[in-house]
Amino acid sequence: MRLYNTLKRSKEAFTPANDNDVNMYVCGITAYDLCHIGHARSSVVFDVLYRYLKHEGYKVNFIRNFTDIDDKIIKRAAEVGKEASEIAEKFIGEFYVDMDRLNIQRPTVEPKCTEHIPEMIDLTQRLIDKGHAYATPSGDVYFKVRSFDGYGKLSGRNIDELESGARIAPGEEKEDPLDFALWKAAKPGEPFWESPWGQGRPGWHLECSAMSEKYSPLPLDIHGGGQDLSFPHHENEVAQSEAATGKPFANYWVHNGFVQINSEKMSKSLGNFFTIRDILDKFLPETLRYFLLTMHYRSPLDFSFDALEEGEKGVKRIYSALNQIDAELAKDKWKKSPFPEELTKELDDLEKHFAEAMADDLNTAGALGHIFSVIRLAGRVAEDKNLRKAEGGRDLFQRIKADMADWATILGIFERKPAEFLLELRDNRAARAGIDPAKVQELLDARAQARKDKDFEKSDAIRDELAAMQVEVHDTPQGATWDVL
RNA sequence: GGCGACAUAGCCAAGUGGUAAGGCAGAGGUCUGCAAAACCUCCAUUCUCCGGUUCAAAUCCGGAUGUCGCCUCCA
Repeated sequence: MRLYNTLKRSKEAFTPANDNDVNMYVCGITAYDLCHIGHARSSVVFDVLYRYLKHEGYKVNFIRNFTDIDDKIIKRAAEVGKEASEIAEKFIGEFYVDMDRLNIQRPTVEPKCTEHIPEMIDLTQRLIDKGHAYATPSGDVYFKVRSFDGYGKLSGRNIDELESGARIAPGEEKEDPLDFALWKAAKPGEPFWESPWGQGRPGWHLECSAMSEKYSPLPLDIHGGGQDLSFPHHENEVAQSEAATGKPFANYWVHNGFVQINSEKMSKSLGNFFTIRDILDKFLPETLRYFLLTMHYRSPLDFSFDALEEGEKGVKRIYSALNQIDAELAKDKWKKSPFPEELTKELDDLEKHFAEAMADDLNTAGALGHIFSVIRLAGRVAEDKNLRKAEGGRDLFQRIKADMADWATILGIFERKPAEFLLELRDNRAARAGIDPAKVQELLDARAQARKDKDFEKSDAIRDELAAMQVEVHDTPQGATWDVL
């Protein structure tokens, strides 16, 4: 496959350092609050990359950490009068609830920062020994940025230009404003661990370097995270790891684009902020996951409930088609009539296009487009009396069903039984529209009686009443069903 | 101020040198007691603007305009 590598600023053929083994590290959450839709995007993107690599036959060692000690966690703990560890544990639990609903697969390893303090102390000591770091009298340890030649290569920054903007905050004992903390001395009342430099805790950037090194040989094949992490977080990781080991840290850097609200960055300070829960209170998780995949992972993605509703229509359309294919395949008589070769050829091409889209820097938006084309192909066959009854038609339906099942394992959507999902989606939309399903059923029963009596005036009146409730009625040979308008 | 990304139909959105995927909305049709849903078909001579390179540009280069991000915790 080809992957866009932030380090090179271009797409490159992806080749793991060691045959079929892929070592992938993605920066996880800092556990101090509920996850928002930006976390959802990042999680879904790297989940699809993980699934895709496995699908392509790679053996993937996927590492995603938890930052469970940090300024923000300490602050939150102080606010609510709890231990930092309690806060971290609580939000790690909440994180899993959200991730499971979004059908995010568990990584191979999920290391926690607080369980790797010895490794972090060791890495810090090695950096001091090599002259890349220094301890201050008050017990902080800083990385000496100017001691590392490659600083700035990932984010494309020039060290001297950075200098002008950097400042030493009052009370800091840095030799250079650019230097960043590897180890922070504990302030009174803060959680701490013993170290050669006194009681303290690791700096944020250090965690990822230490845990990468522990769970993967270096260089990592892929290191991922949100775009905003590229500087300074990832730049600092590169500096720490490469200065300590003398080896390249990661071969491919993958950064996902941001979720925006009205073309502006979503952030707590702007107040334009949605948690995953806010959205899943109203929409099905699969709707959100589908929506997140309709745009290329590197593009900024504008979130709105209107856009999400449009995505919902897409999911519905695909599941409806899958449902129809199931219905066709439920038949047991098939004719040996001729079947046009072009249609089979069309599916050949579409299968190829899907594979190419995914291989081209994980182009899920393009891949989804090809799925719609496959769906339309199925629709064309189902529409034609001769084609849908032919053995060739059956074979095509079966192949499409198998393709969709295969693709579903990569995308993590369309894995449900169509009929079941469609009902669930209807009820979800009904709940959103404030429709009472019991009341609908009551009216539907009354209408069925009226139709049986050939009292079409009455049955139409009931249908109008339902329409006023935003309920649409579908008459089928098996009776009436309903959906939300 | 420094670094970077983006600009494609009414809207959303793929497409990085070979003559514009897909979705939503819209129009027509099949079906139906009438409908609706579903399904089928149609829907950008053109890719923000101006120059340039090339047999060939939405794609490459230069410039303009606009939008956004990073440089401070942030997915």
